[in-house]
Amino acid sequence: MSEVVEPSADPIPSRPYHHGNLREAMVESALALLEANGPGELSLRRAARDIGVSQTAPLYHFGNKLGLLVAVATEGFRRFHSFRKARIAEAHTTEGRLRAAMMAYVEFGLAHPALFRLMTGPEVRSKVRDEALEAAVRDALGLLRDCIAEYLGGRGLGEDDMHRAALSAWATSHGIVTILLDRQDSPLVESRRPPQEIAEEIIGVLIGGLGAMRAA
Amino acid sequence: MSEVVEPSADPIPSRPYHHGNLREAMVESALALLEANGPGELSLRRAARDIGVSQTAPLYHFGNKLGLLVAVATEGFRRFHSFRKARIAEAHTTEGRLRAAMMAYVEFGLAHPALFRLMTGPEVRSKVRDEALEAAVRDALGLLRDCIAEYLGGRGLGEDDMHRAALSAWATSHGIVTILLDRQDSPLVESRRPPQEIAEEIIGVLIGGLGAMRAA
DNA sequence: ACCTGAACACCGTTCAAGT
DNA sequence: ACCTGAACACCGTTCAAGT
Repeated sequence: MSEVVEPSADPIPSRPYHHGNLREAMVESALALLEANGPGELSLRRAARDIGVSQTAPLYHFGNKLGLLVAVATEGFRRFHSFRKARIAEAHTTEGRLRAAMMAYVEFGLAHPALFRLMTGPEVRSKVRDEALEAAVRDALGLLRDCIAEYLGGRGLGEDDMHRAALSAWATSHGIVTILLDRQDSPLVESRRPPQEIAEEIIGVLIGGLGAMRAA
Repeated sequence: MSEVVEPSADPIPSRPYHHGNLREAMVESALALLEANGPGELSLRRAARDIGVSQTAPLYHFGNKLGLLVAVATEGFRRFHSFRKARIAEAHTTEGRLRAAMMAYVEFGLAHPALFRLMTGPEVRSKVRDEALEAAVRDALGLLRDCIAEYLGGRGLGEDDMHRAALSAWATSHGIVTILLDRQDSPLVESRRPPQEIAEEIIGVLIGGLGAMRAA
């Protein structure tokens, strides 16, 4: 009807046939959906609709829904990596840096629940192996490994002990966030206390355990 | 057509109008779907189809899909409770019982991934408060609390310390299972080692941390 | 190379109707 | 009280067709 106005140099082209950078736009759109509502609100069709593109356009770029989820999770790990790096840089002792690395994990999860669950949940990483995603994960996890190595360094501990320690630290932080996020807390957590405080305490127990390793 | 054969005492009534105990049958059906395929394969329609009932029949009993999930999760926690109880009973020292309580959590998760994720994931417990479900959770978690209390008992530790310790133990076991399940292990876990062994080690680190609390 | 539109098989849920 | 059947609005994905 009134769609006749289509000069060659449209300042704000309302809907050109080719989007240009649909891939990145979709990741942004998906990220926005995750932040706004929970996951489950994230659908290919919805994300496509929100950026004014056809329902099937994304399939060209991502193949299927899982492809989009992989891209979103990868972006998530990159953001987390930056965040964790910054947090670690603020600390001034080896123990402080280890605590910062662990707390960054907790805080990122609490701040971005849906994205965090997508990143660490079974929907993505247990279903596909994507090189860019794995690299992003390695980077983010590497920061923790470094902090552990620094904390336990020069005590004559072998590679195996480092592994064990890093995995313990990761499992601990992962356990804390997911429990706090899923409100599985009901019986055990006194919920009027701030979650960060609870997390700090649990991390304290773990550090105690690492200290015991140190001495052994 | 050939459905004229309907005497009063039908030995195997192929499809009577009223199922009788549709509620329990649906929970069974859902449980079977979770064990067979992952979650995501679990749909109201599918579970209903599998027991030869109309697609909308379950809604009368569960209200909506979440209602079914709640029922399934509750049953899951009851089974886990029995399993954990039995595992604890096999141990003969206070530390052994604590380890058993934690390992039971890990082993249950590894044995029933989809059910475990339903029980502990965000789909159910963060969306609804059901009394039967909460009671089942309390029972299962109570076993861990008892083991912790026994392990740290008589050392002059207060309620707060017990809380902290129980939460630490829970977070640790929860972190281990989810990491093992989601194969987030890639960079950190040497995957040729049996997961139980890895879990035992991490639990060892935690126990070390609890030991430090004990002394403090 | 990139995107649209119609179509298919699946959902969860509602609602009137059957037993 | 318990269950069916048709209908609605949503999915993901395929496939032929458009630019």
